[in-house]
Amino acid sequence: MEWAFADDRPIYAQIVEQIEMGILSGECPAGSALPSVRALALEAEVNPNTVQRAFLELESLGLVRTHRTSGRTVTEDGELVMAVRRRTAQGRVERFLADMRSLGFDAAQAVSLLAEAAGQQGCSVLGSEPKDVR
Amino acid sequence: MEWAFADDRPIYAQIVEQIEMGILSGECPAGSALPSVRALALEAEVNPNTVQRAFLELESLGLVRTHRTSGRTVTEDGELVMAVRRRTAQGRVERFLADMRSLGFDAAQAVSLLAEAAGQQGCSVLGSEPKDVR
Amino acid sequence: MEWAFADDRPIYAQIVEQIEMGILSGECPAGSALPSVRALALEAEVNPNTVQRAFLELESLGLVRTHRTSGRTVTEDGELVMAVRRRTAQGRVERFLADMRSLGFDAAQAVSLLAEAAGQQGCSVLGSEPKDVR
Amino acid sequence: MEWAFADDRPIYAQIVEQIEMGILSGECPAGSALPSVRALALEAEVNPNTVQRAFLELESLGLVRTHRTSGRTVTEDGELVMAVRRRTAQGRVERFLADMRSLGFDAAQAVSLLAEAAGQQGCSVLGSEPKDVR
DNA sequence: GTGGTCTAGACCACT
DNA sequence: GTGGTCTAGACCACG
Repeated sequence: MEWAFADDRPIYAQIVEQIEMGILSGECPAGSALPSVRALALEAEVNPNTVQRAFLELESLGLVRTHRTSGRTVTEDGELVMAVRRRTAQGRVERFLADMRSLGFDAAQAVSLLAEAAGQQGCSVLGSEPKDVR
Repeated sequence: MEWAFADDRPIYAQIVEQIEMGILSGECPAGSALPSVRALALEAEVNPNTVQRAFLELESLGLVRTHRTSGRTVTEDGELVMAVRRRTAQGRVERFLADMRSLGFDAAQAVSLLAEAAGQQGCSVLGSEPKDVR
Repeated sequence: MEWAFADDRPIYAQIVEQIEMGILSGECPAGSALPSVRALALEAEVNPNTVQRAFLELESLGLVRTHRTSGRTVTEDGELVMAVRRRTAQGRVERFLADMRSLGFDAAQAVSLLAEAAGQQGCSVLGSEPKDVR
Repeated sequence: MEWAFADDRPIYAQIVEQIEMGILSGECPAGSALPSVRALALEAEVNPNTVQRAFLELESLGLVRTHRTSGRTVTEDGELVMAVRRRTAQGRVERFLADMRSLGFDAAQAVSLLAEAAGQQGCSVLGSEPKDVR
């Protein structure tokens, strides 16, 4: 991972998201070990307290487990990981549709624009008049 | 408009977005009048300064024009409005693709999920294993 | 004259300036008649009170005289007009030099840039490093 | 810097200009730290909110970067700084020429007057009849 | 300690 | 009536 905090969101939140995405995408498989607070703090050049806070949040999400003596691991509950992944994806799809609708693109146009950007077919409707679908 | 600020973002930012979307979607046509600072503050039940700040931002975006004594209007530069709309839509498409990629869905899967949610064809890939496309 | 108030300065001030410039540049020669308040208000599509205020200011500058029965005229004091013109020009020159100095251009560079823009010789120093001449 | 607000322009605008000129002239080099809101407010004897507003504007110009918890710095984008400097200088040159033209001085006379004030050659045309070059 | 947000309320200029 | 500016002071998140 590259730890870049260009965002203006809190650093701890960016760490949470990057680790969460690593887990949900399968990059950090269930049960795999996570770096220690101090190691991660050194690597990302942030205050250990900040890393600590990130891990606390990941634990409260259930994605990370703390073992008293042997550091932290990704949860072994593959079900949970997949459930979170599904829910997150669903949320993002819905947010995208809502965003595009508020710009005056209906669902079909949103799909079309996305397909186009994804390098598939799709005729551009970017320049079309808003449909005001609200 | 209904002024609900459920979000945890700053109130002024939510006002900016709601008005901006109104303009970009064509609900507030070019040249149309906008409510006065005081009127909007009453309606949304916030401090006039908060509304003022929102308008300040809209003006710096070029979407709103301020007339010294006769209130504010939507810009009459339809070109600009369409350009902002295009750019905003483009940005949201790209953010969506990036978001889905970080969840382990490639572009084709993202399109598929979107199409499904949009109530069209598409077989669900929500439960599939992450492809880890990074 | 074309009465355009694109500026965000007060309208009365813009009227003052446009008439003042007309007088100083010789477009409105000494002693020549000025339009009536009502005529000017109609022409410029502004409130007569606004025009009135502009004329009051011009009178306090001494550039305009009011005749009880025959409207207003440009002052016949050619000396005064030339003095104001000289003073105004001097002020603008000094402001320009100060402005350029605060941007890190010394007087010679300012002259060079101006000559260049005026379509004469002059090698561009626009891209040069600031001299920090303060 | 000495914080004097003799001008009748808004205080926040004067703060913006003074800092902007500091950046454009090279006095505040790229990446250098800027005073905190509270410190500057104390020094300039204005309300912190006024300073905040000035910084807000400088940020929207791209000249200043805000770090969530560690204050503000001048942008490190030297390109941008030089571009703004160039554009600002160009604008001031053009405004000066327009100003002088509206006083009845053509471009050559404007150059001449400037050169004279800059302490170089140039025979005064200040007393000459307006050329009315419009 | 840093910046960010919001409120309450005053005063001003303009038309 | 409109918008604009400024102050005073409170509260929050972050590190």
